Amino acid sequence: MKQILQQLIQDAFYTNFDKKISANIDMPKEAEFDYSSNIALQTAKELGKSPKDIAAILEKDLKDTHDAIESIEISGPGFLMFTMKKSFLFSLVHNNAKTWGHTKNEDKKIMVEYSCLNAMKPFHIGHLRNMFLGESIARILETQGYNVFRANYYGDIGMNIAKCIWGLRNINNNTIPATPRLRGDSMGKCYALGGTAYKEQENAKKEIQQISKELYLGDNEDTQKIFQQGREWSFEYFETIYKKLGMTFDQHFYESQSWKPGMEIIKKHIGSLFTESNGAIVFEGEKFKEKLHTRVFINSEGNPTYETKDMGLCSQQNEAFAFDQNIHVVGNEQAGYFPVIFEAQYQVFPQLRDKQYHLSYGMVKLKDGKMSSRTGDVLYGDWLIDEAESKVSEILSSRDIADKENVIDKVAVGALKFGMLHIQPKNDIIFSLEKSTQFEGDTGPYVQYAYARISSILEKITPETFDDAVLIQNLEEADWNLIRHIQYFPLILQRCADEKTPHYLTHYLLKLVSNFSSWYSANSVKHADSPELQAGRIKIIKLLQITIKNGLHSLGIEVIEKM
RNA sequence: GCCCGCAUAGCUCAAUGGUAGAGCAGUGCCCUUCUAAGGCAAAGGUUACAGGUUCGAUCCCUGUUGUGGGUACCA
Repeated sequence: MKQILQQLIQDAFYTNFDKKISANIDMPKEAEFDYSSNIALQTAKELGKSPKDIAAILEKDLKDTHDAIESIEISGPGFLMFTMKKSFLFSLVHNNAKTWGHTKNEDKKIMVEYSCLNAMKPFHIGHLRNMFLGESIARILETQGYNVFRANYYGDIGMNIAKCIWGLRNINNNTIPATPRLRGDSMGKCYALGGTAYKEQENAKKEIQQISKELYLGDNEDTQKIFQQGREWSFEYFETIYKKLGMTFDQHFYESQSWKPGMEIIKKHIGSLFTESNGAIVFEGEKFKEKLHTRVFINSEGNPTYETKDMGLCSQQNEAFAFDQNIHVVGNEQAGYFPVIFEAQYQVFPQLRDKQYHLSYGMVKLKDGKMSSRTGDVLYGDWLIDEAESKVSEILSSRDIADKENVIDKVAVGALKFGMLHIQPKNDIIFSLEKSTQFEGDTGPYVQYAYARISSILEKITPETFDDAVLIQNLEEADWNLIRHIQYFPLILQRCADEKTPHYLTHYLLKLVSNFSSWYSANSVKHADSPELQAGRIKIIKLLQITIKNGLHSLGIEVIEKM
């Protein structure tokens, strides 16, 4: 509907003012209208007319241009306010379940690179935010008709691995932990041990650098053995996390496989794009673009840095999926890093120019401040999942539900996802265990609960069949208010995709569900005044149910029929 | 030093240049009811500060303060 109104306004504007413009259609704050446009205010200065006059001219021209429009009014300083016909609003209930809210766009190919856990390193709560955000963005882009490719990129070679190997060699415990998770935890601890030693002990630092060198050369049998074993354990452990969080990837990429092609590319361009400085090979970003800086691609030991691995990666990724855009979901501490390496990549591969995108997000912080993965002062991701699960389990203990374990799992993971996606990516999350495990107010469980309530109603009532015209006649004002709010769902998804943030969706769903809860306490479906009213309400809450389901799906959250 | 974020109610967060809104917490109500994990009501604001642009600024620009991150061989 938004596109239709946009087109109508643009046409009317062209007819009257001989100018092509792009019109904005918004959701008005006043509930009595369905859509609004500020086009008259936008163009008033340019046209040298008062906004009200422009609005009046457009209003006259737009009248009766479309069946779905009931009336157009001019509000305030010159907003065009549209009210839609009830028949149009009600026709929404015939939407196809799976694609309701979706928009058909051109078949653009978008790669989303996220998760990017590092082998032999701890899995902390910041990774959770990364995975939730990446998966949600991928799903939101899919609703817009884009061809989405999910990529995962593992840090599985280099200093981080060396630190863990050092830790494994220096820890006083040779027993192998029994489960993938315990092995993951154990390696995380060893990494922290190595990280601390690297900073505090000069000889440990040298040993770790030596291990890193051996990893690239592949010339030390014992190092290779620990490396291969640790790598295997890590991936085995990560799989359990992905399964728990409900995500799969189209392809995994590895630093251990991208550094060699990266090195070849860099070496080919030494002297032109890359230069030697203090024994290292660097890219002098400031020479290519304003505000960039110099970064090391090959260190003085002759080993590749992350920069070089990323160079190899971009070529591998483009080969795997010739993307129009590649969204790298990475924390904002690397906001300075990406512009430099993107420029280096564009210099080498001009066809990639402007296709790389860093989707930056803030830290998940404790109240005490930043948590560092180097000192071991971390909150583990699966610890947080455990906490959420035990909290949910406690609340559900008095309820008699089938397949309780599964419900607890879905509610707990959903609560974490919703909680983190509720905050716009660029802002930090001040993490509080107390808040995140609460089940009142702005939370995922609140939305899931509304879904379950609707399911419960639908399960108990089989409505009689009537023509739409009859149903429309019998619905009450409160019912229309519900459906009015539902109609904005496609706009919200579109905006989330345009701005690459799911937080509009969480806010929308909360508002939608809160409207439903009010409506629910004041209006009964079961005890509706007439069979006609009941049948109409059933149609509306079915649409509402689909909206919640599709909305939560775009956040990576599953719905629950009974909870 | 330089670069990039952020600053909105007690707390956690929203607001595409168009009347600053939610949820927690605190206050007062509502369960023989389709799931009370719910609902209703009241209360809570000099949008860090100072300028500028605009008919109109939380939003755009400049400066100040506070705060977080980055700033060559980590990722």
